[in-house]
Amino acid sequence: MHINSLLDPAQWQMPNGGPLYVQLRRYIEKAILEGILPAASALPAEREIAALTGLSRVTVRKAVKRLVTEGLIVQRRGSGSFVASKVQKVEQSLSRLTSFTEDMARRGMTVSSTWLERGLFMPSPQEVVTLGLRAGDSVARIARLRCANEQPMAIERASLATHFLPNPLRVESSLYAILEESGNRPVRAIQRISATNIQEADANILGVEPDVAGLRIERTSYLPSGRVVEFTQSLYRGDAYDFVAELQISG
Amino acid sequence: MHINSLLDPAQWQMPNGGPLYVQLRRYIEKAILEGILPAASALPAEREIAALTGLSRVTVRKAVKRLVTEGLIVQRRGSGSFVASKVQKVEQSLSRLTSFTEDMARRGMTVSSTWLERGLFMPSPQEVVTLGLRAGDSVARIARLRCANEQPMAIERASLATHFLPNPLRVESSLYAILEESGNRPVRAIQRISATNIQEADANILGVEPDVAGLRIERTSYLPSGRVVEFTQSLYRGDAYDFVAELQISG
DNA sequence: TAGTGGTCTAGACCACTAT
DNA sequence: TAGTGGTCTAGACCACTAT
Repeated sequence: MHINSLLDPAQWQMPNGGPLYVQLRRYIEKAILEGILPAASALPAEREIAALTGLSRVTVRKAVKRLVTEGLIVQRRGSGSFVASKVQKVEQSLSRLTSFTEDMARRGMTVSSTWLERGLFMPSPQEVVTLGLRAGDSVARIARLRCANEQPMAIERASLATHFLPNPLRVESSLYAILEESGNRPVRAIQRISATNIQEADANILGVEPDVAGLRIERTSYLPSGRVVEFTQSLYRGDAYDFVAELQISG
Repeated sequence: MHINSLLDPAQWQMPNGGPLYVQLRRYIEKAILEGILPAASALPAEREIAALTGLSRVTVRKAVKRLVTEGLIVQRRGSGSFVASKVQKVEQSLSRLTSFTEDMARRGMTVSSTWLERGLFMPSPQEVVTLGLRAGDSVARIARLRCANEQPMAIERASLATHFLPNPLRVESSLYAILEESGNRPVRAIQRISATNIQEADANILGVEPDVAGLRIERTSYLPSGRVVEFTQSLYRGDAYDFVAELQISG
């Protein structure tokens, strides 16, 4: 069916069917999910949708807005609106302690990282407590954007005592590989997982819309001795990751 | 400071400071986070904010919209807009297999549930595969809204073979307690965790705004024999839950 | 330069709440 | 009945893209 007749109000508008922007949104959503509007295809311009549907442009934008937040549509100013292509989901175990680099390599995916921060800093109170730092100690921080197959997946912000990572610039890809060299690879970790709407700054880094759902993971890793090695805060795209955990009966 | 002078454009508007709705949103957000606008206090009506700030009502609504999505502000039609009170976060272990009822009781919280669905149904293809049903078998479904201290926390949709739950109406509070009676309490489970923007229907049930971030958990539970007992899909409010997992070194 | 999405206005009517 | 948020319009100007 031609896109113009697709948007004819008779196709989607029902009296007493609720707000017009909701009806239009659901109709477009359905068309995308059913493949009538294939990935990467262009939507008509907002002004044209308005003309075809008989709605104002404001209402059209309101209809499209949530589909953009959900990641079904990508809007590019000056260029147009396009049906987004689906992101491949990745699974990660929640019971084995693995490194991102090794984990992706095992799947045959190409890993790349962009450095957001790397160096020695004055520790925050939380870092002092969690890493067990002493007064005057500085802290090593490495923050990076993690990509798999060129696709941004997560922001990872790790903090370590300088004892374990005197020179943060030495970390090129795998932090755990570096820690292994000095016999300080952690063997145990506590992870705290929650869901959060990704805020503007991080959304820009991850290339998603603000308010998209993301997984926030705080990880504290330990040596066999019980000493804390690293404290990492990560933010994963909700549409790109599945975490898998195996549970045992409660004691 | 009086609310009216608080909203004076001179207080928050900067030339070249970006879109007006973003500037106003950040300003109101800051006022809430700093406690200048305490929980449960009423914001001025949208028309009044528009008059005080010199903006149109549309722009004021746009500024407030995201704060509503983030759960900082609650809007009630016909009544007004109010600063939301913070939700108490709850932790749940990802390594021990516990029941919601028992878990909350251990914390001294009052558990209540509202039934969304309870009975025998024709199974979906996914239920047939996951639960290992035979042709013609029906499936027992119990779906409920879980609350702790009157606060909606999660939607839980469980499916079981009728062999394990011949009469779903018998489940009053704890499903696991019922399963225990017949010696069918699961001892192991696989959970799959991801983040998602909570859609309209579920958002209404949970009493949150559409698009708020939530944790989606799919759990398949097993008997010691390896047979699947239940398959549960849960949706937790992102602002109400922290899941905690302990990881061991990868093999 | 033509076309696109991003922002913003002034005004209208509706459904709902509180009284 | 007065006040509130929810929806919707017609129009304007801007920043950016593609050519």
